[in-house]
Amino acid sequence: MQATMFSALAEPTRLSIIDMLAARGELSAGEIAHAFTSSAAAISQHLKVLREARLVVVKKQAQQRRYQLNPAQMAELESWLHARTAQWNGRLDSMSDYLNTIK
Amino acid sequence: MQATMFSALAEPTRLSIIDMLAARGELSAGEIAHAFTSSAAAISQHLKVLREARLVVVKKQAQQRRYQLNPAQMAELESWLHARTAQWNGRLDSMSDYLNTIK
DNA sequence: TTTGTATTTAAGTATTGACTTAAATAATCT
DNA sequence: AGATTATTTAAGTCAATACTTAAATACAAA
Repeated sequence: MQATMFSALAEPTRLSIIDMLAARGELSAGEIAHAFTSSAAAISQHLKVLREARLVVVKKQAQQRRYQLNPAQMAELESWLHARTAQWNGRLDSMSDYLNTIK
Repeated sequence: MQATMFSALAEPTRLSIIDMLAARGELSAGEIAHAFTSSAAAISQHLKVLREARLVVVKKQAQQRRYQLNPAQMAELESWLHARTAQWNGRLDSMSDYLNTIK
């Protein structure tokens, strides 16, 4: 489940698309494609991966598909990470508690 | 740079290894390998990927290689994510400011 | 209702990635 | 030194993924 999100972000073009959407808010598939040298079809395929990972959402507007970040999914990722670092830091804390105790 | 981290986390076995290290703190390559059905060589290759992404660090202890999370790199990832969500939320805030203003 | 514009889907190819077994390296113990 | 244990590296194979061009779909406008 998270692995899908991570693999969506693992590809540099897709990571840049996320950056663009975070910075600029809402962009059409065409506007996104212009930022890259590869074909519009390739970008469309990347957008599909991001959509399936629920990292972005689309709405139709005339012929355009306008993409936005899905902040809920970004938050999901953040909390996954946060849980791991908290667990880790918790362990370090009990380690230093232990060291303080035996000292 | 981040893409390397994300692709390290994109593989389910590697993601599980990160989970194990977050939960249990420090494990040898062998202890990690026992948790999976694939060969020790395969796990070693996964550990190499995690090492190269700086998500884990190793120390030698007799014949063993003992692995730990690298909290600095986990934190790096967290702050990358946080920056994007903050940027996004900032945009939403100025949007609602704007809507409040014209109302 | 045909033409244009935006985007996606299909099909094929080439690269990358994950696995296997076998061999190599590292450190310890007898 | 030689044997044992722990781990990594090498080489090869198979599947997954990222790209291309061409065709299809969606909608708007003439």
